[in-house]
Amino acid sequence: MVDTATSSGDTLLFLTDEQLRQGAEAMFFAYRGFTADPDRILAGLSYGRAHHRALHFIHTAPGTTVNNLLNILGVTKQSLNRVLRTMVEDGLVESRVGRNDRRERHLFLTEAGQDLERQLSDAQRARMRAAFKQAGPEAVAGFRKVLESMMDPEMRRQYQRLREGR
Amino acid sequence: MVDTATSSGDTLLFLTDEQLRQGAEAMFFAYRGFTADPDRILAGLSYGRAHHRALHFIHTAPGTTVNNLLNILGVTKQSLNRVLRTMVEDGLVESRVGRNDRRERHLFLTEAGQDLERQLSDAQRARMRAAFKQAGPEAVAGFRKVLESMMDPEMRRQYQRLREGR
DNA sequence: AGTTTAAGTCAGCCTTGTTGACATTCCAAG
DNA sequence: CTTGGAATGTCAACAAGGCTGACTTAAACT
Repeated sequence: MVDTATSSGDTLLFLTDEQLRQGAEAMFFAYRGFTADPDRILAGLSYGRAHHRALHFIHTAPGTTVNNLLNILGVTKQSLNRVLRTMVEDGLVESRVGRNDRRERHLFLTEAGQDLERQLSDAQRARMRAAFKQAGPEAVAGFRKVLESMMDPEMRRQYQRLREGR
Repeated sequence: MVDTATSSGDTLLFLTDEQLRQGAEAMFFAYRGFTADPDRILAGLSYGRAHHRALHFIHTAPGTTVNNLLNILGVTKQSLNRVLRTMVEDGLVESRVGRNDRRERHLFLTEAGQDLERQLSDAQRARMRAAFKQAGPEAVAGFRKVLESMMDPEMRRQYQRLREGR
């Protein structure tokens, strides 16, 4: 009833509420698959998805500051700190005082931290690789295009900054 | 070093670890965008994302049983029950004893429940529609294809069952 | 010297995930 | 017909990980 496209539409057919609803459901189920493998690994250790996220982005941008990480992850200081503290205590993450600005702490993965990070992202990548392979290069391009369009402008900025940094 | 594709590869170039990592990050940021709008609405009320998920699938499959919903959502009984109970108390969801099997409860949205569901999914769909529009029909097809490939077989089954049911 | 900024901490709250015990109901085998 | 097991749903209690707000410490800036 609120359909954007008429049933006989052509180029607009994919924008019906029903199509959009299916897109949302696909997103929901796929995200569960996306996190399933790392979650399984983490369940054994006493870590959760929050630890994985932190590990991932410290790995991606070694030396990043706490504040920077807060912005990327979109959580509060307290929330991140809890997670970060346990990982520093467990010797997965190292926190070095900034050279220029000694108020800042720069974050790095230790050997052990890199090992865990690799273990987690290998699992995640394996699934991703299988999905990409099965869907084909053109589908992957479309996938990326839609995901980027779905981000908030803020996030898109950060996503692109991360991509450029490599 | 563990790259699947050589740097000079062609059809496989999109499967480098770096590309896969970017895919994972895109997924992370996009999912945040995907849930941002409903989350904003729910923050005002005393509901969370879990309520949204329940509303969505009860709307999709009215009369579904608690057990069925458990399978779809992939959470434990108690987790769902808490959410469900508050919504029944608040008059958003109706829970009717099964006619054939009186152990089962069949779930329906009340008027108020439908209103909230619509409000939430309208917000979500608006973003989705914009993203789909911007990315174009072919990108959307690819998006769906990749997401489907990313699901666990179990989930894919459920996803497809939901699609067929309409 | 006074203000601002980065980081960390504490207390306390909420949502949402978990497990385990329990009540009700159904069904099938004795 | 009864009884014992399986299925369904409810509840209590706990843990993880979000959140806010107040506060400290240290360093930098003006």
